[in-house]
Amino acid sequence: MPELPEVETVLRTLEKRISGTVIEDVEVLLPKIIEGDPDEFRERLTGQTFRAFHRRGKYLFFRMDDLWLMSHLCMEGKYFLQKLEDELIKHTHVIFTLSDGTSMRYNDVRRFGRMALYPPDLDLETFHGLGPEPLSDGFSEEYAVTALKTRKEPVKAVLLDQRFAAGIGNIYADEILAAAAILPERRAYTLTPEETGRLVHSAKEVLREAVKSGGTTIRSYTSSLGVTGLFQLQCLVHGQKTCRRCGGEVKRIRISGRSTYFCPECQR
DNA sequence: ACACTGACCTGCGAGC
DNA sequence: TGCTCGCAGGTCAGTG
Repeated sequence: MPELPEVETVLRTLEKRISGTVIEDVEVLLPKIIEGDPDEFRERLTGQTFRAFHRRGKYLFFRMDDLWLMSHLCMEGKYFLQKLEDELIKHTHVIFTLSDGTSMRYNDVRRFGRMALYPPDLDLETFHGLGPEPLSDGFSEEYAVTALKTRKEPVKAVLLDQRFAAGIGNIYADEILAAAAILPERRAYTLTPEETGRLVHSAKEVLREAVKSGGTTIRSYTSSLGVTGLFQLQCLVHGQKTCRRCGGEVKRIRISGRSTYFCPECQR
């Protein structure tokens, strides 16, 4: 669920709320969330201060005194800032006790999320083979033309590939293709340079707008920290019955195992 | 080397 | 009413 705009929203909210606080204790209730030894995770984090906040693709990075704390929310990971005495919400898996007397709690219904520690010299640029940030200059028309040339898969599958661009997920892939008026099933290498240009331009536009709206909240999920995104209100096709642009019927198919919405009238 | 599939998980809603 | 089943989707290991 959380894609680039949602992760960005979580990051900015956490930065405002916990920057400068010290981790006084860590409780790991579900060890599988932690990569590596949970006891070591706890020991190394205790006493560390939240110094800086970064996002790379869908990964959150917290810069501590002498290490990085990485957190990936996967599908439904959320952070709640609660009072120490607040009752534990179901599916709370990691609890950080903070120096300001609150606790930051990681909650994840489907238990897909991950956390890990990295040394301070970790290179976020090359982390995990991630591609360029779609909102950065590195994600250019020139880059995309070269990258798409060799890809035989449907263009939507390439958009979902984090090595092509970091942070695009299922919802925004559909929205970007709708905005660019390109069919999701089109084989990537068949896109003309003009179409690729539209794709890059639309990706930036859609993601920028989504970040501005605080991301997307779909179905009954409320996002973390009481922040509710509004982007779903302006989706062109994803989750829609009719195309927001032409009013025609939105089609739903499956690409790389994912539900894919598109408008056969607007997209070619 | 690349592309695709299933597993990981739980909750929810549709259908019977 | 209560059961089963399919679906939601980010990532990664495994397969072809």
